Amino acid sequence: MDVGTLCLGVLSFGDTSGYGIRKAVEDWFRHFGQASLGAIYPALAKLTAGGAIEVIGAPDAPLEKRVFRITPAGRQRLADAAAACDGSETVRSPFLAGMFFAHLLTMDDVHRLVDERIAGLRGEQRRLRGLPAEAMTEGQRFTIRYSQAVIAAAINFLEHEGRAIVTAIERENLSSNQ
Amino acid sequence: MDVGTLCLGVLSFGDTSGYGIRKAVEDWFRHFGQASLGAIYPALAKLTAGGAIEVIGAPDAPLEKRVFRITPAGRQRLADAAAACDGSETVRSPFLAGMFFAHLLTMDDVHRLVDERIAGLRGEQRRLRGLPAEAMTEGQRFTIRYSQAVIAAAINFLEHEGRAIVTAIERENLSSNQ
DNA sequence: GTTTACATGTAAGCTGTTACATGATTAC
DNA sequence: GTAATCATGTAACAGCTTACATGTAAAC
Repeated sequence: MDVGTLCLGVLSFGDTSGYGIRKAVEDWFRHFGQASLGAIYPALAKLTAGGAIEVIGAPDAPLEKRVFRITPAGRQRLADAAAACDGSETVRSPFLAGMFFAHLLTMDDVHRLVDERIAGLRGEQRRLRGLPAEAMTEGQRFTIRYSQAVIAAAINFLEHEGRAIVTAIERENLSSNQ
Repeated sequence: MDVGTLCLGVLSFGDTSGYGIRKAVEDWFRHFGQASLGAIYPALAKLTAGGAIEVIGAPDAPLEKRVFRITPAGRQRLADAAAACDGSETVRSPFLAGMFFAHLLTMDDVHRLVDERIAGLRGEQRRLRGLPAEAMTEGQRFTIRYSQAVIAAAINFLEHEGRAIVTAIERENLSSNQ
């Protein structure tokens, strides 16, 4: 899902600014998508030009807050983009990349990687738990529960079986360095 | 982890061609990284120019198989790249993006998304189970077990709690369309 | 024979990040 | 008063995908 569609997605729940979209993406979509400001502003310009969104209030002063509203055409476009989604998922994991080459790392680095991953997972877990489930559609709740299930499994692995494997990695590294 | 480092990673286990690297990435690294041929060949050229890898056999005929070998400098570079990894992970999920906007979809689309995701997860599960764990380092085994734990949790969620939520989505969509 | 897999490489183009440039408003 | 947050926008650059262009070798 590209940045433009993500913007439409945020705006489908209410009017906001470019900056507000970035925050909303971070708060609501982080478990399945990302968007930086440098991508959001050009995307908003394109969407406005294409009639999918409009500026309400139009300050026309530079550096002033511009609030966007989705148009019916924009809603249609969002629905089309949602229908065009497939069941794929890709993971980009510096964590696993590092662990894959654990035999080239120091033990400290291996422990740091695992600790950082656990911290990241816990943070994400906290964030998801803090979202107001009552105010959501069933679809939104679905994505949160799915992510929670996956995160819980990852934490569980790292805290139980993971520790044992890290010990094994240390043993292996030790013996191969001798 | 960029494509160049992925190439070094493959070559650290043995000499092969650009085409062979793509296959190896697909077979061994798919759970945490991706690389297409259009990215691999330029990366190999840069790595060769930088002295991190060398061509062995050098056919010099165009369109002939060129086998690459990692140099000691390349091994150092791989080790540095591994040590530079952090504990982060990002998910790009057209699946969850679609489900998030389930209220804009037909029931068929929702079922298709879930079915496709389950099929993808099962395929990945099969691939990981088929890898020869005996011939691996502890680090490699770690990444596989971690991914297996996460995948199993995702499948479990989709087959149990997931079904109920899909039914709830259908109920919600039905009532909001009336 | 013909399809599939193997094999290399280039180039256009898309998408996105980071850094830059600028300034207002709010909280402490 | 000063630091953090809010706020917009541009531009350089990175990185990758897809399509193009070409051809060989093995399997069926």
